[in-house]
Amino acid sequence: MQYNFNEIEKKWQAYWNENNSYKVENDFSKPKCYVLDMFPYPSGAGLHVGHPLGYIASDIYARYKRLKGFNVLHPMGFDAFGLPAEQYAIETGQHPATTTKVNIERYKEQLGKIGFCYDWSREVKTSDPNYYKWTQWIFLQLYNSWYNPKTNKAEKIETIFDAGCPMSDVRNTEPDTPISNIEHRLMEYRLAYKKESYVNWCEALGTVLANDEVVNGVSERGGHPVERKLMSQWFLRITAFAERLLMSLDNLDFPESLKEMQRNWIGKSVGAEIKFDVRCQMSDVNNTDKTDNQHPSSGINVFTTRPDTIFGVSFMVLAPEHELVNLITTADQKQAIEEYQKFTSSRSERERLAETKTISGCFTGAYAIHPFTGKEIPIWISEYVLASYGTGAIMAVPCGDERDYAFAKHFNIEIPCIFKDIDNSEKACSDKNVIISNSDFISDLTVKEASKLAIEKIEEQKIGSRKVNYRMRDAGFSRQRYWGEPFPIVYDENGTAIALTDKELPLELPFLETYSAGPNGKGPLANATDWVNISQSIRETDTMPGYAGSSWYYLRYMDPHNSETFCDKMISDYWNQVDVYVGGAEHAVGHLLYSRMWCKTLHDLGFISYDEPYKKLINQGMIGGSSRFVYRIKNTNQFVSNGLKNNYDVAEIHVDVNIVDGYELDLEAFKKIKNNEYSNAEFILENGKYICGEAFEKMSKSKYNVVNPDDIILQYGADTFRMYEMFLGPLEMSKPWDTKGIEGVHRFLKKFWRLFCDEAIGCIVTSEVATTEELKTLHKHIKKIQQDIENFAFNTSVSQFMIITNELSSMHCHKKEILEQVLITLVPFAPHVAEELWSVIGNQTSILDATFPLLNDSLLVENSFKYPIAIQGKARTEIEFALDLSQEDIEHAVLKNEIVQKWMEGKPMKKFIFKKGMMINVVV
RNA sequence: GCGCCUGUGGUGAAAUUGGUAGACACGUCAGACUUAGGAUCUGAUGCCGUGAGGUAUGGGGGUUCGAGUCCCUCCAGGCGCACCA
Repeated sequence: MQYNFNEIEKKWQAYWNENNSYKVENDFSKPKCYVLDMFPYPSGAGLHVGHPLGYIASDIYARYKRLKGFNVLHPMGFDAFGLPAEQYAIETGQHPATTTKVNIERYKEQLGKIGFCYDWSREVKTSDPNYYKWTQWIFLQLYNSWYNPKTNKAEKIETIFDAGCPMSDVRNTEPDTPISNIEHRLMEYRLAYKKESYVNWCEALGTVLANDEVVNGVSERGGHPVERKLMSQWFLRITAFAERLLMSLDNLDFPESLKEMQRNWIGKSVGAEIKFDVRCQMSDVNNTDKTDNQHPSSGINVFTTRPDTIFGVSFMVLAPEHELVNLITTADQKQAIEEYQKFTSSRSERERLAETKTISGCFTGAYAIHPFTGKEIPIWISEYVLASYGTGAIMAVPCGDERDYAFAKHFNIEIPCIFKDIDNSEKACSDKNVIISNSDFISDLTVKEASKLAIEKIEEQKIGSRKVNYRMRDAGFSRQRYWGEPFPIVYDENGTAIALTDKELPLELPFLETYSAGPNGKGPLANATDWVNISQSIRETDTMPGYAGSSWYYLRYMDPHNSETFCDKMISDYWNQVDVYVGGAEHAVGHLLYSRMWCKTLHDLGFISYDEPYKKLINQGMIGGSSRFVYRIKNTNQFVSNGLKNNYDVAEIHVDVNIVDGYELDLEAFKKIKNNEYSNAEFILENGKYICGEAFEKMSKSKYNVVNPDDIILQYGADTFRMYEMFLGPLEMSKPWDTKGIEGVHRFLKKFWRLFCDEAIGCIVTSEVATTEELKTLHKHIKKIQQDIENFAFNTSVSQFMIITNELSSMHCHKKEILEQVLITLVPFAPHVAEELWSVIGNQTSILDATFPLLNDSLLVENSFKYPIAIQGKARTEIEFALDLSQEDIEHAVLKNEIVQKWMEGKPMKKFIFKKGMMINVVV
C-alpha cells in the first residue's frame, strides 16, 4: 500500500461532496465559530499559488474548530460585480455575465482540488439579483437615514423633523413647503446622498472612482490618468462615522499596521477654526448683490492644529478654488489671480503631486485683520493649500511650518519669530517642545498651555472655536458603468429623487448586448431607453461601485436563501460577528472601512446586534514570484549562463519558471517555447549547465513566474501543497514562492503514511497498549498543535508533525492508541490523507466528525530537569536534578561539580542564581 | 518628510514570561541498501580553530547574574500615507 495521493484525494473529495460533509446548519444549540475569507473577484487568470495561502489558513482554523465541537460557518462566494470583471469582459470581447460565470466555474474547480471545507450551499454572488436585491435594500436604508450627532447614531430620516433636530422647522413652520425643497434639504443629511462636487473622473475607464481607488493620481485599476471633474454623484456619508470608526479600532483584534493605516486614512486632527476678518475694499467689492455668508467682511475661516502660533501669522493662503478668491481679489491683482487659477486647474492631480517642492502662488491684493493685533495680513492663493482639506484656507505661520516658511522666503514675506530661544533665520521650527514668546497673553507658555488659552480667548471673542478635523472624505458611490447594482432610485419631472419601495426590489440590471458609455458622461444604462424611461419619471443610470456588494456579504452567508430579509435577526444574532477574517492588506482603507460603516448603520437602525463586523482580522502575506532570467548576447542567438554574463553585452529575458529546475534551465524545453522561437539557440554554459538569474517580483503572466496550484497538486497532492504553503513561514509574512522545499513536506507525509501502512503488508497498526513515554510524546504534540493553531502559527505546527513523525518512527510505534489521536490532529492540515488512514485503521464514519484529542497535562509533568549550569553567564555543563530538590541541595551539588570548579578557577562564589526549571548561573 | 513593520547559517525559518540561539526543513558533504534512483535509511553541517576553546542574532552603546527578546542611537530593507495646515 503506497501513498497514492492523487487517487486518495479524488476519492475523498467525491465522498465529501456526495455526503454534504461541509453543510452547516443554523443550529442554535451549538457554540458557533465564524471563519471568513475575503471572497475573490473571479478574474480570468485563475488562481496562482499565492492566492490560496489565506484560504488554507482559514480552512485549517475552521476544521480545527469543528473538531473542537463548534458549529463552524466557513463559506465562500464571489465578488462578481465591479470594474475588474467588466474590464476583463471588455478586453476579451465578451459579456461580463458570461465571463463571470465561466471564471467562477474555473475558480470553484481550482478551489475544489485544494480540499477546502466550504459549504457551497451558502455561496453568494454579488451579481445575483437575489443577492443584490438586498444590496439595493441596504442602500435604501442608508438613503432613508441620517446621522444624529446628539445620539451619535444613524437614525431613520423621519426623526430629523423631531424637536431639536436640524429640520424641525420644516414641519412646524412651513407646512406647505414644496416637497422638492424639503427633498433638496434632506439630501444634505441622508447617509447615501447625491451631490454635485468635484470627483475623481477617469476618462479611460469612463467612470468616477472613490478616493481609495486612486493611487498616486492614477487609477488603481489600469493606471490611467484621473482628473477632477464637477459632477452630480452619489456619496456615502462615511465622514459622519469618522470618530466611531476611529475609536472602535482600539478594541478590534486587527494587525497594528492595518489599524494605523485606517487611522491615517481617517486623519483626525485637533485644533481650532478661526475666523479672520477681511479688510473690506469698497472700491473693489460691490456689496449689494452678495449674500451674507459670501460677504468678504464675514471673514475667512481657517483650520489650524497650532492655535498657539496665532501671533506668528504673517500671511494667509487660500486654495486657488476657494470660493472667496474672486470676491476679495483687488482690481489690480485680478488678472494675475485668474492666470494663476487657470494654471492650477490645467494641471492634473498627478502633475501637482510630482512637483510638491516647487513654490508657486499669487497675491490677491486683499488683507485680513489679525484678531488680536489688528495687523493687516496679506492674503495669497497657492496650490499647496488644498480645497478639500479643512476650510481650504490657512493662517500661515512661517516660523513654525516648513511649507509656510519656504513660501515666505520665496515671496519675501516677513517671518516673525514666536518661539523662545529659537533661531528662525535658516528654517522653520515645527518642534512642539518649545516655549511661546512675543505672543501677548500666551507668551512664556508651553505649546499645550498656549493652545488652550488661545482657544479660550478665540471662543470668548466669538471668532472661532475648538475644532476636530478629519482628512477622510465622503465616499463616492456612483459609477458610470454597466456591471454593477442599479440604484433603486427614479427621478420625477422636477429631478427629485424618489426611492423605490421594498416591493419593487430587486431592480434588475437590464441585459445589454453592448455596454459602451451613454451620452453626456452618463453610464451605459442611459442607452437602455426603454428601461430608463418609465411613466413620468426616469431611472438613475449610474450603478453602484464594486465595494457595495462586499460591504455586507458576511451577513448573507448566515442566511443566504432568505427572500424576506437580508438576514434573519435571530440567525445574525447566533452567528454574530466574524470571529476570524482572513484576507489581504490591500483592502485596509476601502472594503474594511466601508463594511465597518455599513455594519454600524445596520446596527444603529436595529437590524443587527453588533456594530463591528469582524472581531479578529489576519492579513496573510503576499506570495511573490521568483522570476528567472536568461541572458541573450545582443544581436545574436547565443544565450550566456548567469555566471558569465558580465563578459558580454546581454539583454535580460524572463524565462518561464516552469522550465527551470531551481536555477538550471531545461535547454530542450527552452527551445520549444513561444512556438520554437529559440529553436536554434546556442548556449554558453558553466560547468555544463545553463544557470538562470533570479529576481523576486509580483506573480504575473508577463513575468513568466506564475506557478499554478493545479500543477503542484498533480505532482505532490493537495495535502502536501496545503502543508507546504503553511510551512513557508509565518502567515502574515510576504515571501517568494519556491517550489524546491516542497520535497521536505512531501517526504514527511510519506513517512507519516508508513507509520500506518507498509508497502507490502498493508496496514501495520497494532492494538498494543501505549507506554508512558509514547503517551507523553502524544500529549506534547497535542499541546503544541493546539497552541499553534490558536495562534495561527501554522508553520511551527507543520514542524511539530514532522517531529512527532520522526519520533514515532524511531520508536517503531505503530499503536492505534497513539496514531489515531495524531491522525485527528492532522485533519485540519491534510484532510485527505487523514480521512484515508482513518478508514484504513477501520473506522466507518468520516474523520471530520471526530473529536480533537483532549490534552492531558498530567502526562507532561516532568519530575527532573537537566539544569544547564553557567558560570559568569556562560553555559559550561548540564546536571540533572529532581524538580522537588531544594535550592540548598542543588547549590551544594553544583559547587562540588568538577567542571564547575574548573570554571570558577578557585574564586569565591558571589551569587547563586536559581529558578526552578531554568538555567543555573554561578557568579564569582 | 511622517507613520508602521522587519533585519538571526548557503536558503526558508525556530526560540510563551529575558534563561543552553539556529528547532523543523531545503541544500551540501560522507556513508548504507540497491542493476539503478530524483526511493529509503544513517551521520555531519553557523563561523574561526587539529584541539581545548573562542566567537556569533544589521552596527554602536546601555540595563541585567543572564539580552535575538527590554531601553537609547545609528544603518539597511519593506509597506502605507504624503503640500493634511
